[in-house]
Amino acid sequence: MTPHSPSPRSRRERPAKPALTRAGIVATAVELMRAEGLERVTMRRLAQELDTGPASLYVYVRNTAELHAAVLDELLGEVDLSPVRSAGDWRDRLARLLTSYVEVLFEHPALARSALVARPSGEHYLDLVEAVLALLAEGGAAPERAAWGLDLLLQYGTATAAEHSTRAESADAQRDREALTAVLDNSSPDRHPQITALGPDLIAGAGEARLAWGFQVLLSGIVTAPDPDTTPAAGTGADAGTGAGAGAGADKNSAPDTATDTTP
Amino acid sequence: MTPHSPSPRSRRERPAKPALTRAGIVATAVELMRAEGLERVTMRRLAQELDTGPASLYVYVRNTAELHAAVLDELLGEVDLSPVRSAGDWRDRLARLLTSYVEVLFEHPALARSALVARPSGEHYLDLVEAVLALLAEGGAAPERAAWGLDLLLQYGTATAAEHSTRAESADAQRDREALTAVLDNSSPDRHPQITALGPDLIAGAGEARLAWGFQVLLSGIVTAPDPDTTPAAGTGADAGTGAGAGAGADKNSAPDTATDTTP
DNA sequence: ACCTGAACACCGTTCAAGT
DNA sequence: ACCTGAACACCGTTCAAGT
Repeated sequence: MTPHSPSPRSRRERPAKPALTRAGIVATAVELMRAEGLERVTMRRLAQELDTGPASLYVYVRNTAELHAAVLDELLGEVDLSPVRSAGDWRDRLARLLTSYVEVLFEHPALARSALVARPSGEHYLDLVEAVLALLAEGGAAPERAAWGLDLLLQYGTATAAEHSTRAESADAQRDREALTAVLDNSSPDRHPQITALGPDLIAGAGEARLAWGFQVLLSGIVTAPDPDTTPAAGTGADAGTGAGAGAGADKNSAPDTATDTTP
Repeated sequence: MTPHSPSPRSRRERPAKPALTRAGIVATAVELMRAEGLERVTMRRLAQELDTGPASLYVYVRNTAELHAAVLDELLGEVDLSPVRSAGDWRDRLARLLTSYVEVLFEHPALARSALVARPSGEHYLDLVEAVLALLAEGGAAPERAAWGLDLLLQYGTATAAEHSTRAESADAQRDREALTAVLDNSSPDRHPQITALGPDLIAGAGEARLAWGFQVLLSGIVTAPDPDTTPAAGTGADAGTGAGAGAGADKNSAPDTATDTTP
């Protein structure tokens, strides 16, 4: 029974206290999130789960944000990348890929929120980026266009997931919706004629269709909009880029990378 | 000097303790945020500023989220709505309006973050929504298209602002960027050929131009993409909506409001 | 009826002191 | 050299008890 010699009956009925490693910490964090939600994945709670003090975690993880980023990357392993190498139109396959990404994040909106602030850089995230770029390239997007388009697409997916409220907050979310509905009902036709006219259309849910339409809009726009270089910052010229976007869009859509608008 | 009779020299050199009102609380919260950042606008810190205990605030404000929402709406009063009634192409004016929105949020990214979760419903927010809808209507967008487009545009602006790190976090943000750069440098051409090929293009900053291009993409897409009703959820058909978006786009752009896609 | 002191149940992060 | 107990400096929210 001395601290040095293990007692005869300690034939590891329970792993007792496995050595701390970064991988082990992250794995436990993922488990904890699955069981209790990201809001419970705190340094203190996690340390408790690992039978140690919170200070010990700081040997392996810089801070809470980094921990959450690691958890996120782990989760991104679940994204279905198969559309990249499947048959069919690149737009549809890209939409399927991104929908899978959003579905994974939907399970943990708080994680999506953190992804919006601290850009991830894990292995699984890179696989996702690679996949999106491959499909954009297949669609003929020139490098810069693809890089910027990637940002737009992932940001849209991430933000959409982030907007979804966690179960815990759903009571508040419902209050939000009620408040907005009340405001819309009371909207004055004088001050807010457009809002009054649209009415309930403004909060028409149909989340799935909305998400799909958003991807369509982005894909059309990414292929169609004028070349990044020629787009002036808003607030400059009054007629710059006016109809050029969709005007030349039809042509450019056929061969986006051969567009001539690099020269204004 | 008795508690009841005011002492002669108390000719309100300091307002002592103004009665609590919701408006007063929110005004103080805005001041506090301007002075110390949103992260300091906590119930406890705010109560201290108002010379009372945190419990007192709960008489006027449901919780911290609602407080932050009220602060946000106050801030949105600074958005420049003049592009709605100015001359020029509706796209450029809409871009200017949204750029102003983003500029206001850029000052307080944490507030943008909260806007992403709890959708605002204050007066100033409604004014902004009304303005965006008016410009979309001017561009000939049909009601449903306008409603969905509104969401896309505001979400893009909000998310872009939310991504910007607060001063306090800028050290972390820089580390993020360094980490990402390191990852890109080490990216293997085998596993991530697209990423390796694009290289530094992926993190090319030029925030202003990127934002402007994003608005262009969205506006092109909103006008151009197939009708919301006809957009199938991703993962369904393989050829649905393939080229229809930009294909019919050129026509639709000339007279978007006379488009016949209400009837499939 | 209206307001609030004090308590409950938590946080992240650091650092001096241990092994 | 590596690890961590204990402390510092905070949080949001509730509710019983006061005026």
